[in-house]
Amino acid sequence: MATIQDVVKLSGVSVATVSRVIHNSPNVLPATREKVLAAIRELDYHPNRLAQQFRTQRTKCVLVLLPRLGDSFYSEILKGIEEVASAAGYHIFIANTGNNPEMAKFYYEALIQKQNDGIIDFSACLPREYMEEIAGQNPVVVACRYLSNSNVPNVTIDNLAASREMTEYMLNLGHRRIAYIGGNTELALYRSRLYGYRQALEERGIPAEETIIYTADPDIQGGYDAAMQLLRSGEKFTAIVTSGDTLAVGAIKALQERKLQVPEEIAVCGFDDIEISSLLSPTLTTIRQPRGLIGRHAMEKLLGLISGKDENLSEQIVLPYELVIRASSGKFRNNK
Amino acid sequence: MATIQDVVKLSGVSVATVSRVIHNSPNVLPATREKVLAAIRELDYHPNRLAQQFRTQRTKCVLVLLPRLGDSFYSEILKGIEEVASAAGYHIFIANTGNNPEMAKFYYEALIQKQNDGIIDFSACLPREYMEEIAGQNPVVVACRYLSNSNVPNVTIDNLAASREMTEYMLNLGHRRIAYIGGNTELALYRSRLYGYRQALEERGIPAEETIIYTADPDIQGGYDAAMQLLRSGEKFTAIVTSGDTLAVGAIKALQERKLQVPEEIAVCGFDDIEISSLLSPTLTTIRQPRGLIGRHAMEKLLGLISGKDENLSEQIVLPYELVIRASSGKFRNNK
DNA sequence: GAAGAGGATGTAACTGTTTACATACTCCCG
DNA sequence: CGGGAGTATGTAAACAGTTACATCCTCTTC
Repeated sequence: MATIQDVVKLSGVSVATVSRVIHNSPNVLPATREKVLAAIRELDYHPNRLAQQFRTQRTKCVLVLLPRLGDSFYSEILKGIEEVASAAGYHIFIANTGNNPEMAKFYYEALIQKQNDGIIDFSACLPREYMEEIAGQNPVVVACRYLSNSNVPNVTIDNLAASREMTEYMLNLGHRRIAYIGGNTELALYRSRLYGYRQALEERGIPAEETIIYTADPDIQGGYDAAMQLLRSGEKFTAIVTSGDTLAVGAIKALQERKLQVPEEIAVCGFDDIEISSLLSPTLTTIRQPRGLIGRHAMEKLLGLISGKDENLSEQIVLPYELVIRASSGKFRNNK
Repeated sequence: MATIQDVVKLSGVSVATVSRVIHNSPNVLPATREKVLAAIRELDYHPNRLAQQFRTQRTKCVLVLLPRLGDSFYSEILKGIEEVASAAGYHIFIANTGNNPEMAKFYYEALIQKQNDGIIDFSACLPREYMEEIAGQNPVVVACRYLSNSNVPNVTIDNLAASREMTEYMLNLGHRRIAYIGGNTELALYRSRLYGYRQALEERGIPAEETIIYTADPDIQGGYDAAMQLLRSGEKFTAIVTSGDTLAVGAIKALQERKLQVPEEIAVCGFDDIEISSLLSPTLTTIRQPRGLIGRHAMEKLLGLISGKDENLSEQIVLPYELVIRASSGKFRNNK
């Protein structure tokens, strides 16, 4: 592997000049520049990025932490991030935490140890204290998920309000016994969505019933399993509100296997509006998050933190959501 | 930011000993180790990973290049990669090329410039000569896609055979005019799948007809658009073979919008067996790729290349596939 | 009690860049 | 023609670790 020293020898100029040529700095005579470039070409020299980054302590790379891979929910968000990042000359790397704190810790170590310039975290599976400590010293933005009352910059929608609005919509359709299948409430995100559901019920004077509230792994299988348990429990209900489209998809699958019509017998709604939600039959009523916007805002905030121009660690950016009404909710037919 | 020198001063031992403690090497007296650890704790010292990697010229990180983000096809593959990687103490970073050679080039530069130890490339959007040159000097494995006749290690299924088998299956159902919607044939991958389709037809003495062969962007929208064009063209056909599940999903959407029954009037099949294929109605007949296996083999090959134990650059690892028959193909009803 | 082995620790070179500062040169103007 | 400004280039010191090799102990063994 050729180094800058080889270029120095071949071109007959100093390291400083070679470095200047590499970085297109002015104040290099065209003839000198040409000589250096010729040497670089001849040696097939590539500056060692590790050495550069080490020297400057800047990588121009940011890390995006996802809770799971291949979730199409994130694709639009990542596009938004990439857009802003590449305009600023940054590149993004994505890593998977699998919601495993150990894994997440490794990647945060990478940040602390300067292997990248910042983190946008969609996984947020580490304790609040730890996150606050790191975010106090390093550029970190948490998005979609969040840590309640923390000094970590955050980009989300108002999950509580969205979930409440969805539940209200179900109530307005005439449903009274509405089951709930949601993600683990240890996560503030899922806690908010559950609160939204509870609030909507309470506002109508309908007490939330723990026997029809289920916690599940936030994927298709989780939704399927929870719905099956719900059906086996013998509880009566005419609708299911979920905290995620994948849960809704799984729940619908379970209902259909049991020959229950959606939405005629049971209405179901999701949350997130992932790509397949408009393709399934029935198509899914859900909450659409402004995914591109989330990505762009998160990256912009991160760039502010990296440059040091933005020091506001307690900023909570809340973006608008949209209730998307499709076939899976339908009207309540009081004919059961 | 504390450095190793600060630890040296506080603990009163030498850099070498501190380094030994950091790396858990033996031959450090327990008392010394404790002293050093105490200093590390007190200073909240984190070794600068950039400096470590720079010094050792090893990052213990590999890069996975995907053609697009949020494609659930890759999630199982990535799990397979991660499994093997973490067992070997490696971490993976994922980057998106968007099939853009410029982007891909940036990440290959990252490899050449030692920012990571190897690349597994699912995007393969760079010219063969370039890839061969880089793969000759650096650990690179191309997977799922490939470059024909090249000296770049490769992990795939036999796409040609799989596509041929799928088409034969359609022929066996009684279909005779089978349309084809496939990805851009500039990619060897899609070229193979198209050849498989052609071969199957020719073996039965049925000439492939260019008027019912379409090229499309390999996503839902692409499938939808191509199918719509096909319908508008007025050509008659009773089945559509596609080169990807997303294309099939889009095509089915178009057919259903035009009130054509799938599979009763038109049979459709996909390729890849992505997660949603078994959830749609009708469920999708498709080719299942052994995704976990692909990931594991690719990572194992890469580890071999990184360690230098494996120098076989022309190895083409071909894994088995499986024809998954579901509802979307159905039996041909000659009642049109 | 000397020799040798082996464990614990230290010293200093080295990794490949960037960059502050120094130097040399050219040009222009009073 | 001296000196100041400005441009082009060079020198050498960082950056923060790792590691080969040297050194110094402490045992063990004959």
